[in-house]
Amino acid sequence: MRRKVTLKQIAKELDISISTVSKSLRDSHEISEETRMKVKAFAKMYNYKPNNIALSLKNKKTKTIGIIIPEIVHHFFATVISGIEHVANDYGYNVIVTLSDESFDKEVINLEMLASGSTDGFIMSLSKETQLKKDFHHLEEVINQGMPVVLFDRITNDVFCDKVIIDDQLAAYNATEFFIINNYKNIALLTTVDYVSVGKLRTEGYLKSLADYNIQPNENLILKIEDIEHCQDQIVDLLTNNDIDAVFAVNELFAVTAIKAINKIGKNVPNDIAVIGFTDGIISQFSTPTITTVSQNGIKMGQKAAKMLIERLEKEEDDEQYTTEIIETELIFRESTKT
Amino acid sequence: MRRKVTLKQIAKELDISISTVSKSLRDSHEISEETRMKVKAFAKMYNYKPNNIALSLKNKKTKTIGIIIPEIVHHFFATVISGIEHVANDYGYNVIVTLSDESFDKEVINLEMLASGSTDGFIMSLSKETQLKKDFHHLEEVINQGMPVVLFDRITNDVFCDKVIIDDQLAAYNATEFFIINNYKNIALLTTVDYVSVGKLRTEGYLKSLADYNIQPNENLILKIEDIEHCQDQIVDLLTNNDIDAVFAVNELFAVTAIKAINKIGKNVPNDIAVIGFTDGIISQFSTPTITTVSQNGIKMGQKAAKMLIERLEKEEDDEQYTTEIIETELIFRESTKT
DNA sequence: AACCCTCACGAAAACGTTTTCGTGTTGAAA
DNA sequence: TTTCAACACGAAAACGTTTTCGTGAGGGTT
Repeated sequence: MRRKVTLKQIAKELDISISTVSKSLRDSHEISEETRMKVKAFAKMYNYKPNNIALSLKNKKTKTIGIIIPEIVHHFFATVISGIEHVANDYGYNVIVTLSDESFDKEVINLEMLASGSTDGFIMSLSKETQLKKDFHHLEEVINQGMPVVLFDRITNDVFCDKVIIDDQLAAYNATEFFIINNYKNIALLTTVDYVSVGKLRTEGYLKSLADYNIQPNENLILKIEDIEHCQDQIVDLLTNNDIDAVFAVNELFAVTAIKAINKIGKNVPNDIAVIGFTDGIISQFSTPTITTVSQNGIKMGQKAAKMLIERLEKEEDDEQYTTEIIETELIFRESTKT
Repeated sequence: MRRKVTLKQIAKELDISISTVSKSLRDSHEISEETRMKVKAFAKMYNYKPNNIALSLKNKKTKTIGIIIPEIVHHFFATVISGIEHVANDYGYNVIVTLSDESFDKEVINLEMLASGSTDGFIMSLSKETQLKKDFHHLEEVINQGMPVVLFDRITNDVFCDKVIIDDQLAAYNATEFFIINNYKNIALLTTVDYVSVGKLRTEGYLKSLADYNIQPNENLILKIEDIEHCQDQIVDLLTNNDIDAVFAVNELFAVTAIKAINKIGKNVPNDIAVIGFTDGIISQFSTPTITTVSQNGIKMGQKAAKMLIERLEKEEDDEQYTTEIIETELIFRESTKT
């Protein structure tokens, strides 16, 4: 077993000082050509690589970004991570990923853990519990300590920092409007409980669209789903008790479940009932029929978030000008709607 | 902005030495009750947390696990990460994730990057390119430097280290056998090109099963897919040119694409043609019909891999006894097969 | 011969910890 | 009064870097 070689060992071996070794490897003009070459050859032979930890301690920079998300087994979050990781990599940063599992406490613990020197900044999406509690002290704490934070998707307006989101309300508005324009009459909404920020916004977009077209919203057509595991029966109820010809779902799980429910009651998508989902994930692409959906573009969100964070990290004067970046969405038409 | 407080600052503020502060916080009996309490109160007030980087440098342990996988936008890998992260968290470890994008070079770069002090060990799944090149010097290098590596799923027998896999061959054997026992006659195989280790093993399992039941394998029923984007036409060809009544696919994308192809040629799943996939992911669960599949259990793989790695990290005497853990699989019956 | 400059290198501090090894003070035992 | 242990604390090294500052040798200029 050949342990990693350090400057000290090289210095000893070559009978010169540590400083000389360090300078040689960094091509300092202070060192003679001869010594420099000798050191470099030796370093290459022993495959010397500077120790990141030591560098971090010295530079007070870890070149590492902390990601805290509710869960990773979720296509959208996976795409965001992918976006972040690639940008980070381009700029020489690593990413360290922790999961809150939708728990406030885990979010706090992970944040504090990473804030103790492990990362230079954070990219996060809030847990449901955090959004419910509206307690953001942990965020303010790290921001106060000078660590930049970028929030994405599940954000809050109570914290001042950079954010990257999609215009959830507008996207929902457009999807609903598509139904209205194409003469659908009874548009159901499958949404989440209100404390999930994005769910609420999408609900608002749906309502706003109806209002703009002078359509009276029907309470009975709106289903707020809490338990995603057992929602199919609820959806079946909704469909049988109402004369619905279109369904807008605020995520793809709701959308695909709606399609299954529609099939179950013997109706056809898109001929009897059209469906639009949210989040352009695997399910929408491979469901039968494939699902028309609002593309959420996680990759782009991740890339943008990473760029914003790194930009803030690399300029020293910290201006307090925080920006909220809005990623454009678009309707991707597939088989679950007619045109 | 209140920067993070250090031992030195506390020491200065209280006009005592750094050692005394450190010892007080670690409840050393060397320090008087009075001083100890004073220091602790002060530390709590200023929310002191020891700097991880400094600790890492001192202890030569980062309490961090490096994960290198081909991609993250892939349900199976996401579940593995989830499994790893949770176990790691329980043991006080963090995980740092990098993606090879199926590229040998990126795999090497990321590995070397993280090996320079950032992590204590690695959990990885090899990139396609690495499996094709059969070049594992980068792995041997880090193992030689005393950093444990655990390979999962896409492994190689050319490197000596801990591994965790499923019995790909047996799983494929069982799936194929299910078809044979239930009197299916013409069982097609949708597989990958041979250099992908798991694809090859699954192909072997299929062949072995046929052989054991004295069925002559038919070359025409085996489709080795290279380009997943444009494979649907190939599958349609396969289905139209042969009298197939069952399809075994080595991953869920192939499986769902096969179902679409079957629908396209006007046949029904499972009545005309039954389908079994591999990897129990989102697609299999939400496809219409839902897909009978070999559960790959990424969570469990991740958990096991993390446990193996941490176990090796926490005992100092490094025995050279490497083990290969086999995670059991099972057929999960859904709508794409009849029973 | 005296001076100065350049060259090539080394010593040491700094980053934030932990830990080993002193060391000065106190009180009690001899 | 002397001796010694216990007590409470501090100095310093160590982890592996980078960087600032010094310094001795050599050569050139007056």
